Amino acid sequence: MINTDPNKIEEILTRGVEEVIDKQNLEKKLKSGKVLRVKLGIDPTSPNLHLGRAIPLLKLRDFQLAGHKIVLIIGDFTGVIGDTSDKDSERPMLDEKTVKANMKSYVNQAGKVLDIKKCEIKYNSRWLKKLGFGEIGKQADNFSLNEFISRENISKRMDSGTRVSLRELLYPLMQGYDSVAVKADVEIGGTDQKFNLLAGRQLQRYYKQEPQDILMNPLVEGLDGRKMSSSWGNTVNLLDSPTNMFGKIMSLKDEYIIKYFVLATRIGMEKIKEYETELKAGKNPRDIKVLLAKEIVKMYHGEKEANKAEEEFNKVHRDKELPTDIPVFETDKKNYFIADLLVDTKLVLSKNEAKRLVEGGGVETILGEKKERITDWRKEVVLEDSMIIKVGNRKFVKIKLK
RNA sequence: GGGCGUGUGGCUGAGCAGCAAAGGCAACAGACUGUAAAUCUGUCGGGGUAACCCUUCGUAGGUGCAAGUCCUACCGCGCCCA
Repeated sequence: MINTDPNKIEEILTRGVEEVIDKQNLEKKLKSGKVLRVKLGIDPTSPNLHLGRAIPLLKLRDFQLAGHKIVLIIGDFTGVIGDTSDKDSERPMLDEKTVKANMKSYVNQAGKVLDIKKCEIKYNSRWLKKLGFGEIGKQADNFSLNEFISRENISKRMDSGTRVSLRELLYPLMQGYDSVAVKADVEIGGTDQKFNLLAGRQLQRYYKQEPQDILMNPLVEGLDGRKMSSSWGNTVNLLDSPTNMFGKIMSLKDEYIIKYFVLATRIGMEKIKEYETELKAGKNPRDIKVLLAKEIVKMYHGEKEANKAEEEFNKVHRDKELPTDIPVFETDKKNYFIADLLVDTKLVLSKNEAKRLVEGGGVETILGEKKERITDWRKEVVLEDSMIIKVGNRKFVKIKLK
């Protein structure tokens, strides 16, 4: 039942893994054939899962496929407190309703990666709510303020004079106690979680449990090269439409292609090595990136959608043809000032924006084979049925005359 | 509780009493291409054909022809002292 194949174990321990504490011990546990309890804490702040958050999920899947028990801790209580470790600023406190709604959607999305039915799902309010000041005080005694404030992201904030709330101090305690409550053998998390993950070990020792081993995955860069994070808006979301997802991945910087293959897919490592060699040998990165985009779309939307997304992308961006689905704008007005038209069709938000775009050469009308670039923002266009208005490379509207 | 600071457009960060407000990031458009990559260029509060008008610099008042810029109060945040 438990897979103890050394190669499999090696992959679990190394693929997309930045650091393992304590690696030898974990390796031993994996080889023992014992069912391990592998914990992942889920932060319910954002209802949208992105590729960065899918990385630990994939790692969990590796464990799950090897026969281990996955324990998902839903931070309904911690979410209300707010984690501080991957943020440069304070987290907002969430109200309970939001947490519940977010979690439902989370489990749904996580189900695309994990076999949820086989997972243990626990809400940490169950045990955290009951802790009193006495107990918390004792727990807190395991940590020093010095440790806490010497964390890079905290000290940075302190140096720059940004507020650090006392409640943030409590967070590692809570996450750590989660590990105690579920008797975790292993915990997965991003490198930014190191402090919290280690807190788990410390508290487990305090409660006379064997400390969990820790497996940390690197953080992945988002579309703009900064760390992928919902608050930056540079994410590829699991719920993105296939076309959108495909396009977003195509807009990734070339240098992240291999990293994404390793972290966000489960394409075999040998294959990825091949791609890497090809890239180094001067193969067009675009072609490899297409494979990446297709693979990722396939994981979340299935193969058929992945193929469709590729076709669509090629059509619109390579061959500069029209996309398949174009939003329709119905009107009975035949003569339209271009600026008004752009605003009314919601292609732009204001007339000033329309003006800028037209002057910048970003607006085109297409009627069959006839394309006309509009350069005067005061121009009055004569609309015809199924005329297409194109703004930039990606925005289209089809006119329907009533 | 006291003292001293600080609060600017999506973010960051300049700002002298006469600015729709420097710079950077992000975003958008154009050229190029291998793509929504890279690079280069341009734009980046709203309205008007235009002259021009309106809205914005934590909140509320005040001084002054004129206020992001000075004064007062309040709120948030920081530092120091208690």
